[in-house]
Amino acid sequence: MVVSPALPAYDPDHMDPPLLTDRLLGQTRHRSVPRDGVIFRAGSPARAVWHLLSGSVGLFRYGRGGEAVAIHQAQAGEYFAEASLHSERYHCTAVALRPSEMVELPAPAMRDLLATDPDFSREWIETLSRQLRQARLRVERLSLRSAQERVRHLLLTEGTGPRHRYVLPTTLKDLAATLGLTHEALYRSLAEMERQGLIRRRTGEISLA
Amino acid sequence: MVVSPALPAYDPDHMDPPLLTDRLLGQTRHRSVPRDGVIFRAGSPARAVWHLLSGSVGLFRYGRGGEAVAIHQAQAGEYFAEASLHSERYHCTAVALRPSEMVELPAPAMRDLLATDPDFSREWIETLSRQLRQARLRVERLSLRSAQERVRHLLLTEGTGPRHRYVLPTTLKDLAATLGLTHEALYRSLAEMERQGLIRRRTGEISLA
DNA sequence: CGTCGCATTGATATCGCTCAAATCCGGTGG
DNA sequence: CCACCGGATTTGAGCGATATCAATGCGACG
Repeated sequence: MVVSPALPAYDPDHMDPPLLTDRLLGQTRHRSVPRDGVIFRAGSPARAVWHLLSGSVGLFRYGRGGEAVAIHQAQAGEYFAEASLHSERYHCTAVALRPSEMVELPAPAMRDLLATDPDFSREWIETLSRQLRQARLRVERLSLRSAQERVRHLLLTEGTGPRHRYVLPTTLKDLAATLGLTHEALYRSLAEMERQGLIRRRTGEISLA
Repeated sequence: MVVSPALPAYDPDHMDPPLLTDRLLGQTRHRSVPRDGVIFRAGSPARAVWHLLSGSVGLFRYGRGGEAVAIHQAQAGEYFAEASLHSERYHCTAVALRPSEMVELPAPAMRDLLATDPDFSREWIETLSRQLRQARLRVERLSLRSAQERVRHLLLTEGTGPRHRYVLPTTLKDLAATLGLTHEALYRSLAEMERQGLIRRRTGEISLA
């Protein structure tokens, strides 16, 4: 497999704090997952919460026609499948969009710690709150009618620095899925916005002009 | 104002538990808000979390053109503005969509209780998890491309009983906003689905046929 | 009884989806 | 080193679903 990479620098604005996993030492399991590797499937027993160290993981549900619907894309530093603590089974399928490193946090151990460790509870509450805020932002973004407005919203809410620079986690194609657009529509919107001088693009990043 | 109505029956599947407010006795404030009454505005200091007893509250953010974007619609029994605990200011504006009764839970008191009362922490974690799950469902719903699929998704995920009966919280117009549709598109989709025998409608409710 | 907002339906415009094809780019194997 | 391959990226053409604009009915409420 892959050798364990250095942890990304801790950035409190966009990452979950590392404290949580420290308290679970000895009960966690480290996993390296190759691109397109399945971490868990919808319907299987919910055993663990996950902490993504590097790479990128997509969470999908599937419609009647079997078409994938992207409901979340976890980035380095984030937790995913938090609902495992209060659910019997996973409600979605997790797939590594790139080679990824992650820590498996067994649900029983997590529940124990939540019941006994106030610091741990506080951290978990903050993590859930942060995720909730992000989910609500995504709801807001998807409620916008035009593709260009969604791109603009993405930059304004997720971009960093004065130019609201947004670094692509993976590919534009994946980004299109999280924006509720086809990749063609996204390509065209970006091209048009660049033509109009609204945004600036470099390989792997987008920012307001 | 309005006389305090009877509390709705506690339904653990769709409501937040009443325990939380019990522990805050003496620090809460009851408020009756008329239709279109503003509970708080985006940008004002985040003083409290709210527990909605009856009625319906819409949470909005506003685009450049001043157009409202519905990001959430709180129902009786739910909490809203949970992020107040970890934020300086409200990120959205709350408006009563109907005459509503609610309890104001001051943020400092909430933080105290979270730091000292494990039961309270556990309840709050479950509340946040539930909200997060719902928000993710809404993301999934908004990612669906067709209006009919969104309606179907709504019934499947929010409907109750064998027929997935969904009781309209307020109006179809409000529902259209939460589905990311114009009200005309929703009307037409419902009419078409009923014509095709996919759904059944009565005043104030929709269900699968 | 008048008014206001919701519900509904019609006509038209438009944006994004679909299908299609060409190019680019990194990786792989000969 | 180069040919090949697969996936991402990009652009084109046409269509269809939804937005938009408009008009009407209807019920609640003052």
